[in-house]
Amino acid sequence: MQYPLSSEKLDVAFMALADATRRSILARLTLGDANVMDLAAPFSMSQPAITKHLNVLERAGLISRTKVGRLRRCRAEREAISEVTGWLETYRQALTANFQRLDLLLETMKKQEKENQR
Amino acid sequence: MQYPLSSEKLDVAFMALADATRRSILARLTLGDANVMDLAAPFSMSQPAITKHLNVLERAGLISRTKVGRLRRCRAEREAISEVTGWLETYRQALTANFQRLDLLLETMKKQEKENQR
DNA sequence: ATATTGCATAACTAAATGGTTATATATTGA
DNA sequence: TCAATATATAACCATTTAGTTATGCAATAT
Repeated sequence: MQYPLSSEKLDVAFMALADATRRSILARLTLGDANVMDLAAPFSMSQPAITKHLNVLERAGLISRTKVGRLRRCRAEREAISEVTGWLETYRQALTANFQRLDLLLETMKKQEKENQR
Repeated sequence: MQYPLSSEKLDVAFMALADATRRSILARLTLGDANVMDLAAPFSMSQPAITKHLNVLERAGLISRTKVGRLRRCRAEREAISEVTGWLETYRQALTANFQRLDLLLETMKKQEKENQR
């Protein structure tokens, strides 16, 4: 997990994830490798369109492709997906920590108020 | 955590995250609420540009805004960020599970090979 | 009462995105 | 050898994005 993820990498990764077709392709690939035609089959979309989506996913590092004869085998890149997840996770944790601090603060304030009322 | 996150929600959430300025704003907000001018300060960008970014973040549900006098207080939405993180996490887990199965398969195949050599 | 501050909105622009069809290329099958 | 298959590339188009400047408007300060 070579942190930190560069800003440019995050740009392209999140952009790649911001499309339902690409997320669906990625979901399919979590089940196992597939070639382009396999991936295109579920969609009512031209083959070049799918190739474009695969280009986007590959540029984002979320998938890799290797030529096997006239096929091109696509594979989800576990490590890249873990990295993006990790990045988001740190944000979630920061917010949660902040939220808990705030909770604590409110608690303290309430107690203080009671003190003052006595 | 009201799963599942709709496809449209994921579209706008990931799109919102696919921009360094917006991620930076979000990072700032993990430290605590801020108004628009505070958020705009670090950037060499016009105020309307920041307002647009905030609109994108709000449409994605990643922040909320409330009017306080002539200020507008912005807050990171912990729950929404958790949801997106959770969504990605399921992918990561699916891939990891698959990866481990593959590992096991390779192991089995190696053993089988040795059997056959005897 | 008037000026200033903190925003939002409108109108515009350049570039990027997501799709199309037509075509090229390499590999495999008959 | 020739046809079919799997995929990529090119050229094009409509829409969206990310920025700009100019302006409007409500809340606060003087």
